[in-house]
Amino acid sequence: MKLSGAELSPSDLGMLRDLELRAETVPPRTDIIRHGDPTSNVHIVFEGLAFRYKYLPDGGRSIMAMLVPGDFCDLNIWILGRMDHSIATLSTSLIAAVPPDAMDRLLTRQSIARALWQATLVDEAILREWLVNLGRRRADRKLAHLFCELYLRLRTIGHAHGPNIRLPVTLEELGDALGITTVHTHRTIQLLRREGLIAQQGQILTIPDLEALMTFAQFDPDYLHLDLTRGN
Amino acid sequence: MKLSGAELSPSDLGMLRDLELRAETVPPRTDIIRHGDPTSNVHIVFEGLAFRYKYLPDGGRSIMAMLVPGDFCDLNIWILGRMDHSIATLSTSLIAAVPPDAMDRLLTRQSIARALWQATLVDEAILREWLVNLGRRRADRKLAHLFCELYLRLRTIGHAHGPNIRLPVTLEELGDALGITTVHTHRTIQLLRREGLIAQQGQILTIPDLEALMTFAQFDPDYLHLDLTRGN
DNA sequence: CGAAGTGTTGAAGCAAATCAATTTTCGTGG
DNA sequence: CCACGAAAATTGATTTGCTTCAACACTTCG
Repeated sequence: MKLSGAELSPSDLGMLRDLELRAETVPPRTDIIRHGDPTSNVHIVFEGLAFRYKYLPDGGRSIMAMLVPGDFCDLNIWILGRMDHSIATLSTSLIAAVPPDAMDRLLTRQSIARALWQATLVDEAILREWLVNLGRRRADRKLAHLFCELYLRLRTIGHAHGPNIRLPVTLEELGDALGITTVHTHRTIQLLRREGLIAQQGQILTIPDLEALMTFAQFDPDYLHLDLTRGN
Repeated sequence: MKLSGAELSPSDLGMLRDLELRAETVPPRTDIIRHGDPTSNVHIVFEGLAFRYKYLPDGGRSIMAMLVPGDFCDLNIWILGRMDHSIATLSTSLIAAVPPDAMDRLLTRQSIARALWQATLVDEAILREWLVNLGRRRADRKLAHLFCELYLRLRTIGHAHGPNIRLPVTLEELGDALGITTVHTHRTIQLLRREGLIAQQGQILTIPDLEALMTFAQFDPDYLHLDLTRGN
């Protein structure tokens, strides 16, 4: 499997594969790790979708990242000592837990250490683009931009089926990721549908013309650093 | 000097101090590195303020981070191979440039590698909080939140003078960091002044009652991970 | 089969954008 | 050191994207 777009040698991969033994199935909408948790295992998403989030004092929720298979959840906790946000699953997921001492062993390999750091920096690049998205785009572009990103990230790991991806998210979750209300998220989705930029059937999102959606959203895939991912 | 809140041994610090020889003075409002630049030197802010930013196709600008003395500018470029955003100075700054081979040498020390990774993760934590700020708070809280963060970060490195910090920013820059217009930024600052939450004289920002401003902004310093910084 | 969560729609209100004009400050060269 | 032009700050009037509130339909699942 791919690991956050890292370039690893076969022996590195072997070392990682051994960890897979510890993977467990986690139900949808379940916390993997919570804000305030002290140092513990580091988690990796093997299958399914997850998201980073934080609650505000007023009860609002902010979703700050989407995690796809191959992503590390919480290198933060291992390096910084505690979580400053929570992570939960969207769909039923297969989550691996790497104990701290195993992390220490992994990190002695400079190639792995560098790969993980690289993954961290890609996460950061995505976060910066989300910041642009929230701060400088209207709701319709925001939503289109998010859809472009998720489509490309999922396609890169082989989870797109032609123009379709499975996106098991509610309007509330989309809204919390875009900083808009559920009601407005709904109206905005309708708008994109009417424009023919997207189509939906249940959890399946269809992007009939990716170029068109990307243009509409001012989407430039540069920030995803997909070229770092081998073989796609 | 402190390095992004990292814990380093005296010999590590000695290794870093040698790099200071390459530091140069950069005028205000000058790019240190630009979006699209390929791998080159890694820069560190020794003195002055800088910020990360990106231009949008429509000409708008998004400011995605503030850099204070001790911060690394662009580990991105070294690890990811190219910049996905630009960095410019706000005030006259002393900027060190570390050549790629020097970086390689530094990174062979696991303590330094870890410190830099830690710095990257703190950057990311700040970025996440900015995302919350942009997505889920009204303009007055956004601005108050930004002021709280800058005050604490500057105080931590000894750049606060009692309740005062020097903030050489224009309304346009503040607005671009908060995702609001210059006009509205101005009105919001006036509001905070009227409420007695802040005061200003030229570039000096005064926060007479930090607790009050933090409460107003729903500010929780947790995300800054200031406890990682030794000696303050 | 009923309850809870999610999706859907309408109407009214508000925060922030937009547009426009004027004043103040600042940097630079004469 | 003052004069000048440009950048930044300031204020008002108007518009709009999004929120808020409210009600109802649909789906899903124990």
